[in-house]
Amino acid sequence: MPSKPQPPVTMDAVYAAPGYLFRRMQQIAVSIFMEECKEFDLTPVQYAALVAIHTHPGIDATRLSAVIAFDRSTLGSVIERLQAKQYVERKPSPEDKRIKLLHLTKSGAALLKEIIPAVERAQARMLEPLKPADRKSLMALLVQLVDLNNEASRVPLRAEDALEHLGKAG
Amino acid sequence: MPSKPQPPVTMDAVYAAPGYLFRRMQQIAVSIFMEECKEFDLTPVQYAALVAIHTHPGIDATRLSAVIAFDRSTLGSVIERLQAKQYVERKPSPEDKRIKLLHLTKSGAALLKEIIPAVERAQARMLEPLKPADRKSLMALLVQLVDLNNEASRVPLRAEDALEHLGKAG
DNA sequence: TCTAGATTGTCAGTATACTGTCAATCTCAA
DNA sequence: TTGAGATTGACAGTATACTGACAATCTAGA
Repeated sequence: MPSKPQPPVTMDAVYAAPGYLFRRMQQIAVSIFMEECKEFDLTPVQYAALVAIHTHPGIDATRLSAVIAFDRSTLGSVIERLQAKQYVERKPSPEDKRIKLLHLTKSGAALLKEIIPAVERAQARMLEPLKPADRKSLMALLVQLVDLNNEASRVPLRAEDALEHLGKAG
Repeated sequence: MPSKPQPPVTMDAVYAAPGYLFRRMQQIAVSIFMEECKEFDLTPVQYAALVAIHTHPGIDATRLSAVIAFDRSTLGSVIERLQAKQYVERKPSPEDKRIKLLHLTKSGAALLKEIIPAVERAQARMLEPLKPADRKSLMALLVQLVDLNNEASRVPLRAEDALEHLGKAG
């Protein structure tokens, strides 16, 4: 067991790297979400999209991508799948022929209501191993970090902007 | 501004959900990594794989997946790409015809040395917006949470086990 | 020894993610 | 009004991720 200063490249350095930990935690989070929600056949991304469409009926795909900070290209196929499952409808906009407006179907709205307890169980389980005070600290730090790093991601969150163009905020 | 208790489904609930924050942070982390390392044409996953192969020369793909906690199926294509870039070699094991042993090439080892400063810049940038004390708190909580949730992921980290079978820890 | 069960690498299928490109469409300024 | 530039949705290409299946191979027990 050599005890001299670590050579420049070690697994310990990887295990302690923020990027590695964020990746691991994301994988764990998805795994827990899928487990709790397996009876609903809905992914975390699809859930977020459903909530956003529910909150902003008539939103278009580009603005939806800004509201949930997901890539626009990716979102296209997400919406397709939600459409295939009959949770979402797309109607051409009468005002702008490029745009397709998104609405929840009855079935989509019903699903959203039903799935909430499972989603909340999943979110709770992700933090469960920590002490309650630590959960709060972690979430506070993470909210801060994600917010301050917003511009570093390709698709920054633009919730406000997106809302304004829908005529809901002003 | 309504101040009554939030209706059951809101974007605010999504924005504050651990799963959503972990996803956003992971996307930001990848984005920063790719930006700092763009001259090397290496992804975060490929980097972790290179480090693990460097640390455990002669490891096979299944054990590699345990050492970095990545899915075995996914790892196959990651290794293929590293092989195509001439950073990694695969040789059949003389003892077990199912197994292919992994080694860094000279070019792979050289790349690993060169890329370290960029990787460290990336890791630092991810946490930069936080105060130094907060960075430490966040990392400490995250290390804890990932460790305690280890079994919740499909591919739990099994660094020790994997090492033993390579005859490096006995 | 012979076979049931485990392991390894691979593959097919699905679902994010991101980059870059494109045609259709819209906007706005000259 | 017309044309440059922006926007929208779609697509191709690459790279994780995970599930489930499979043949080849290895291991152990009967």
